[in-house]
Amino acid sequence: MLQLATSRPGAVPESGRCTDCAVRASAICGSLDVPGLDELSRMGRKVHLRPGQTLLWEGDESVLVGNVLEGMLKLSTVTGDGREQIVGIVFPSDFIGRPFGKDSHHSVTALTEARVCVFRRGAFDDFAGAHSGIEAALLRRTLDELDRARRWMLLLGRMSATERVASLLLEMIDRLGDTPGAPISLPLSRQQMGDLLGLAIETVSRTMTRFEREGLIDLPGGRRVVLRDRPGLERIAAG
Amino acid sequence: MLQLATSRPGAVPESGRCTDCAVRASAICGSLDVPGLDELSRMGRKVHLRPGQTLLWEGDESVLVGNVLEGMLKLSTVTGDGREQIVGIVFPSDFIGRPFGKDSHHSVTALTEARVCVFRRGAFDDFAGAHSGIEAALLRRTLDELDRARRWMLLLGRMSATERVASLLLEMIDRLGDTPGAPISLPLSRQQMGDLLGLAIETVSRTMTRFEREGLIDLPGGRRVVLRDRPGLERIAAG
DNA sequence: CGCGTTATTGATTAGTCTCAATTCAGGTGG
DNA sequence: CCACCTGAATTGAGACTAATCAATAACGCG
Repeated sequence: MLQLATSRPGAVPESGRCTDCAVRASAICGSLDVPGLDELSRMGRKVHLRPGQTLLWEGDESVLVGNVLEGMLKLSTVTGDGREQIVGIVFPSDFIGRPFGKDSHHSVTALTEARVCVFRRGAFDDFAGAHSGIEAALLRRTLDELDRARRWMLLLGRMSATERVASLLLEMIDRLGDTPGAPISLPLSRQQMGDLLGLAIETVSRTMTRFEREGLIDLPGGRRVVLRDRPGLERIAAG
Repeated sequence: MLQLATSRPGAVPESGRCTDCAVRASAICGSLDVPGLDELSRMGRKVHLRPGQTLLWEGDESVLVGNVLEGMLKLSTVTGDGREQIVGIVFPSDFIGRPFGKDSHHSVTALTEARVCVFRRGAFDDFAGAHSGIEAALLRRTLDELDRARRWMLLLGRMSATERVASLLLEMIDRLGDTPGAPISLPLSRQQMGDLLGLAIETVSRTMTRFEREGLIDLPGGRRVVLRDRPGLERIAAG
């Protein structure tokens, strides 16, 4: 339930310039011209995170925002007595942090090795105010995020354990799977899958092995999953 | 589970001008100067909804967006077999609809008598593109909505029925209660409370009467609730 | 190869849902 | 104004899902 590695990430001031950034085209920076990009470039720094490291803490003042360059991170909240809910997973080119707000409502923690391009929130807020393209891009991204969150609310509020696990598998396979039929490596432990689905770890495990027995998936071990019967999973996930 | 009244709302072209709109200061229109407001004014029309009437349907093409002028509406999604989840409640000055998107991911249905100022989505998108103040205001609003949705995900994924009902009561009392200690009238049926909390109607009902027995609230009948022991409810809601 | 962690499997329990029967409230028509 | 009617809310009994507790097995790493 608690984080494993909770040390503060080290700031690694890389020399990379925004103009040759891998996610430039798809991140919100894509809306900027070269001078704007240079200005932003001087404001940001790159941070490297190891799996389990937390970049932002729930309840802390919102000091940082940024873009994911590489890797995957989870956004999570915790109840008073320590039950955790993952409220989002972010991928390269996704935006993280809470601009225009006093404090951050969820923690941001690396699931894999990750690189993030971060800015001080205040400076970013000012920059965004002066470059309406950034605000426009961020608005579109936030609207998509909100749609995703609300879809997940249906899963959490109304779906059975079976339906939830099937939905997650499909989502992960779609977001991670390059080659159809090839095994994909889940970046999530069973515990994290539970925290995402609102289920106990044992329920996730049981459901996965049941799916394997029923020929829907293969579990060759080591967090790998092979999709065997997509229509079957889709039928289950549909409710 | 299904809507009662599902007829299309009538478009009531009121003569009211944006400049003396009740929600102008708090809605996203607040960011506009008088010429901008006039332009927007010509694009919009006012729609009146009765309780149960649906303005936008899940899955439909996103044709309308708008601002709530009066009343309360629910945003909801449904599983394949008809289980419903309410993913949001909107109040006066809140924005509804999905700008910059092909289709709407949830239905918008009036809970009370309501008045909404609506725009064709395409026209609004163009207008927003030309007036960055609108996009900025909408961004802030959407970020707040996203925070709210994620907080609700914790409730749906990790909280017990008791904790969920206590949380809802506190939220409703805070959002609706003018005079502390006075009874507030919930605009939600027990079924709708269930759809919001991811619970069966009977569970909501049982939990409410238990709270009454324990002296936390009074239920004078007719969807009215009186808060008797806020700290007690808060202790329960905290988890 | 052994240790610590993570995952699986099993037995039991608790919490919530479902089904069913009243009761209650609000609106209608006599 | 009151009796009736209808949908909503409450209450009860039982079934079932998923959580919890506990033990074992598999994995990853030094």
